[in-house]
Amino acid sequence: MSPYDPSAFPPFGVTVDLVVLTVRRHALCALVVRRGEPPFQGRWALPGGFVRGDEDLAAAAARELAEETGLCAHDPASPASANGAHLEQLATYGDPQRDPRMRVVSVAHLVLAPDLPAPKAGGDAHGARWASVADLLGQEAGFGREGEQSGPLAFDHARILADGVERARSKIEYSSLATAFCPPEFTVGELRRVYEAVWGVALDPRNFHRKVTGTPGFLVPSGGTTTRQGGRPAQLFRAGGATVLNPPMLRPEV
Amino acid sequence: MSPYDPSAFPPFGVTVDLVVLTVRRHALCALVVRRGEPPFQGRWALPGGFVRGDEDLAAAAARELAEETGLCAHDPASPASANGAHLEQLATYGDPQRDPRMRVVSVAHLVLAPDLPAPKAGGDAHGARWASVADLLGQEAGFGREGEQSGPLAFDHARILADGVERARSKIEYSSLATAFCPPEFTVGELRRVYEAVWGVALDPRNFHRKVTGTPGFLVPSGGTTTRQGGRPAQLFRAGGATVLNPPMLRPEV
DNA sequence: ATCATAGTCGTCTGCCTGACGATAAACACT
DNA sequence: AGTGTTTATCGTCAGGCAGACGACTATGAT
Repeated sequence: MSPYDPSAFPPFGVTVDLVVLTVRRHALCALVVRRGEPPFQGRWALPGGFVRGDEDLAAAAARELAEETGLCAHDPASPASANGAHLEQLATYGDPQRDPRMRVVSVAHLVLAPDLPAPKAGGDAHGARWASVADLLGQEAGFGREGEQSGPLAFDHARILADGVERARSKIEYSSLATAFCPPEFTVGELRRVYEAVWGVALDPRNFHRKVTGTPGFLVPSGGTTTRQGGRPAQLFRAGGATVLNPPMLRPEV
Repeated sequence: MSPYDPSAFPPFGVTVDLVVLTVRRHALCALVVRRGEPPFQGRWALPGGFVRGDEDLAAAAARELAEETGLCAHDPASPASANGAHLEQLATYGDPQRDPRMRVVSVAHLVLAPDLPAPKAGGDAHGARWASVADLLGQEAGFGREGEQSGPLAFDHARILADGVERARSKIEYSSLATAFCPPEFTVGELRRVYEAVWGVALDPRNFHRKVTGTPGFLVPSGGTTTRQGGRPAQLFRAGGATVLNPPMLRPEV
């Protein structure tokens, strides 16, 4: 047989799964949906679905994202759109046993979004919510926490989520991606709280302020001020044009 | 219809493609094979092939690598093996038009290998060779170069190769991965020439020596010395246990 | 008025890097 | 044997940046 004859090889199902991250109440949260059908019925899972026959992978991810959250994805490669969350491909998972129904290869995507109103349970998701990443990944356990435990995530989604979180953690070090977690206008303090939530550490406000305001192109002042955090009014900024941070923001050890 | 009913969605072919990089004669080179069949017959392409029905993606990549080069892949996640080249997943390419025959999603993998003897044209590859990445990507053009031009790479492989090269360039900054391009024992000068070839820059030998020998866990002396580069004998080292470089090796601008 | 909270500006010290001088140990010539 | 070439290795010095932390500012709460 010819190794390049496509018909000689078994067909695969191809899906996209989404790791949608946001920062709410000082905690890194991920979007999860409750599965309405077997397998893993009743368990929480990452949103996702099958790629259509005429659809690019990024397009499928953007479509699923819109169906689940109403967010308009903002693929850095394609022209920017209005309500843009950051979307990028994460990794692909293809263990032969990962879906008991058939051979499915899933192309996971990572989405970073600002804090959103409660997710609308649109499409096929029987329920959707933001869940703390720490709870989902079982660090620190979750016994008795707010009554929303339903066992671990379905399929290999815990692994996918962990990979997505790790990608986000490392990427905000050397890029300006942390602004994707913020609304269009934000203060230095709000941006710092994003870093603190994603990394799970405390940062020195003075050194952080010096770093981000001193990096050319990272932040541009938008003129206004706000006092929504209490305390002295803070200057409002917008994300600047810079995408890479050089030198990077240093993540404290441990 | 139920969005999670697999049978309602079209089947895809799933392949793995390999970006196999090495450093030969001070140049970054990639492994390419000549296609023996349409489409793109006679053109150069990245090695790769279809994933089998019971095979994990990484296993498929390792199998293709062994078939093309005899190299035993060394997946960092799985237990190390003897003649280990570094293998990691790169990205997945699924444009509906990328293969004219049918819908094919390709999971590209990146392999970093030491300089090898001429590749054996095993398997279905009608011819395999190392080609300079600069030639393949058409930077600096390639007119009249050694008579081996056959137009651009097949499919979207130029894009995949470019992504793989970019991944390698950035990853040797903050990891000890550059040692994957070296034989088991190597000198500081040889390691420096790897960085110079991958980045396409000249580095100061004194500062480089200070940096790599001063980073704990990066290099461990193996006792011997060698003079295979001419000049004063150089100390031989092995790769140490460290995998991340903190602080990173700084790549000079432009 | 006082306190708590949050933001912003400075200072100081230590580490790391880039630039480069100087020395060491081999080989190739003459 | 001497001289030049090549590569490796050790030192020195100045500038930049990050961590630690003091000081001051501007708001709301009590």
